[in-house]
Amino acid sequence: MNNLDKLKGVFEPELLQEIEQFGIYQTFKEGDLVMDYGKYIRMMPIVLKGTVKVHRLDENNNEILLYYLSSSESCSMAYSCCVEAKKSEVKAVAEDNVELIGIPHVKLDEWLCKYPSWKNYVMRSFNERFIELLKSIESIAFHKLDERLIAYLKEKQRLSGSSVIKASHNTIADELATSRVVISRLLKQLENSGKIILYRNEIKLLSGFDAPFK
Amino acid sequence: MNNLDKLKGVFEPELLQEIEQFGIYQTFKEGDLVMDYGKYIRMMPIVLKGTVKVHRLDENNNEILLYYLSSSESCSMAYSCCVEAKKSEVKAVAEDNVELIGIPHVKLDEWLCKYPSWKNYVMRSFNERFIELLKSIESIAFHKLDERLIAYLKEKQRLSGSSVIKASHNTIADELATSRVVISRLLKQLENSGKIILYRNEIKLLSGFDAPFK
DNA sequence: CTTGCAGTGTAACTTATGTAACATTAGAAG
DNA sequence: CTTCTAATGTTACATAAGTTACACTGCAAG
Repeated sequence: MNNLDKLKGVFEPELLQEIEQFGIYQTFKEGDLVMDYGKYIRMMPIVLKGTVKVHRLDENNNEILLYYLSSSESCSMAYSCCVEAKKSEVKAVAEDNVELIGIPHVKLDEWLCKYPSWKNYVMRSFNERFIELLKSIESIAFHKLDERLIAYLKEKQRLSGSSVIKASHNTIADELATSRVVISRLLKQLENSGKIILYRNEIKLLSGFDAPFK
Repeated sequence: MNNLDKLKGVFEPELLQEIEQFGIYQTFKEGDLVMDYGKYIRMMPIVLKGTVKVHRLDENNNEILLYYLSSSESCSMAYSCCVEAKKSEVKAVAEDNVELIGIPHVKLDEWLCKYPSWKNYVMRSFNERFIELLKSIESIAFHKLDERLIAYLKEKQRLSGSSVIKASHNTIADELATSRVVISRLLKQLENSGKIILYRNEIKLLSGFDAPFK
């Protein structure tokens, strides 16, 4: 369980020990379902390794990406669900090989008073998730699809650490809540303007990708 | 301070007493600024009377409505800002005459361990705000403007308890992040289909307003 | 090899929404 | 009353995005 070391800077030693003792270590493979709609949440996940995609579906199963969780981040929506014994409003899927540690809901409360570092972590998580949701709203409400697509590619680049993004046009379309044809069209425009190169299931971001839009 | 009675069912008596003792009672008139961008938040507001509109602006000062806070509700984003000493990411404006009680940030922490009802209230608030933000995202991402406009009018109706909505087309356009002409167009369509009647600064929802769309 | 399919390219068209420009009207202020 | 301004109505047009349809291609399974 050496990935717990990543939390060393975040929590005090006694709390780390409790996390190791009571936390439930889990691994997921790419595509595995980490949380699903309508399920009761019994523990709050802290991601140790890999990336978890958190998204939302509407009535017609159209999805939209909310945000990604990466190392040492956690989903506060799960937290408030736990405490309130509510069903999940979001769906979470492993983007790659994911390791996480699940904190049982009985401990969430207990630690809140016992460990200041835990309370701070929880509050920071709440704040980060709020900001991510606000960014998401801002993006959808104020930005055109071409800008959103560029932001999406940059985020993928940041998370994977690679300039080669592995994704089909279809997947991207789903995550941005639009259709495949539209994404293909916009990607082709980006390729024609020399910012990316398209391959099958892969998009290579070129050096000029960070250049100002338009 | 008799509006505190509204919180009787929510908090235990000892906590109510502390709220009365340490809370800072404030009133706002229609249009008054309750929270602003970039300001440090020093207390968490609990709305006692009236409605507070919480919204967000982009770089170009285009606003978009996030949600409304009404009686006994509170803005959890303020909470996490307080605890983390972060600047506000949202703007809040009084919709009408508003009374609220501000809980100083030193008490937020203290009560979390001391009063279970406080912890539950805070967690419930977090959850409610998350759900509101998710609804907002869903609305913008998956629904056309006509549906969003109808939902907006219904929400206004629910909050005010009246079928006569007082708002200019311009205001509505701002809150839905679109332009006045578009709103006028859609409202006129609704009027032509017999669902509403338009007056100056007023919109009257008719009985058939709840009928299925289209 | 050949078969099949997911992934992609692309054209043609529809529709929702944004934008600019201008006329009209209601009500407030003087 | 007149004057001014915000609010509204309306037209005409531009553009982003959604939709349908179909062709083509790389690749994996048999």
